[in-house]
Amino acid sequence: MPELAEVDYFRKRWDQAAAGKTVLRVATHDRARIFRGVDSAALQRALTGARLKSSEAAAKQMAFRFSGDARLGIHLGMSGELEVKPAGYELKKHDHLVLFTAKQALVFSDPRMFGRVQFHVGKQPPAWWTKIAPPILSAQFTPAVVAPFLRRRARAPIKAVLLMQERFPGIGNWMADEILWRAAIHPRQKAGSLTAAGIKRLWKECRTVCRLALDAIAGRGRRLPRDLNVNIPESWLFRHRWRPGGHCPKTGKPLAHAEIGGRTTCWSPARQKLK
DNA sequence: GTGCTTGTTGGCCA
DNA sequence: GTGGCCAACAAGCA
Repeated sequence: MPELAEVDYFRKRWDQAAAGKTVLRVATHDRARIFRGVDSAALQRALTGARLKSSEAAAKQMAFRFSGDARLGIHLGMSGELEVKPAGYELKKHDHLVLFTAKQALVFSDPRMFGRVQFHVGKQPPAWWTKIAPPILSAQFTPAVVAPFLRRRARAPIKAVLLMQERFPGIGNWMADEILWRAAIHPRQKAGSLTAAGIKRLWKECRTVCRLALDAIAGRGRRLPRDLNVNIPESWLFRHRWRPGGHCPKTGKPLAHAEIGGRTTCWSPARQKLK
């Protein structure tokens, strides 16, 4: 499920419940797939008694910083979630890591197990954090950076290119469709065939969709919406893309679906023409 | 039973 | 070496 804004929403859930609190106990099912490359016994030792100091999200990754220079990284994969439960919580089948404070249980669950836990102790942030590309909403994301990337991926459909995290960190399937729809670019358009004006529109809508999605889904400042997606307006493609017989909220014409770049893609043929 | 699913990775091939 | 495609991973849901 989670892309950029959903990831930040889940991060805030844990952060609001437990920032400044101390972890009294760590529980895990310790599945190798989720903890690949991580010494989970060391993780449990380091986090037990540690205080949650702060957290941050970047792309589809989040990091929770604890006292003792410990960093817990979580990637939610396709079906991961972070929840907050009462302290008496008992681990369920798909739970992978639960941190207990005095009053709460911070639960990471992921039934499909595409998610991942990372862990690092040290003053400097680890490679799994520092190698994440600069945010789309940062000053480093410019048309001048997008253009050569599209040229290098010239023969790939633009939809597939938008999903490449090395240049479009945090963009996932629905955000890619939302961006292309707003920019009026057909998802099958070859990345190398975009005009300078098309690249500019794409760049701008990347930023707009990231900003609007973060506001609507994760909320501004410390505020957290009561649930995912409750604040996403009907004017977005998002609201219509999975509806049977869905219509484009801009043109009122029927939406189209196909597999493009290996992913189910939704677009508005009346608005997004192949050029 | 069938055919999906908001993600990532590694292998194959041009 | 680079770019593009695709299967695999695993489980729930309609």
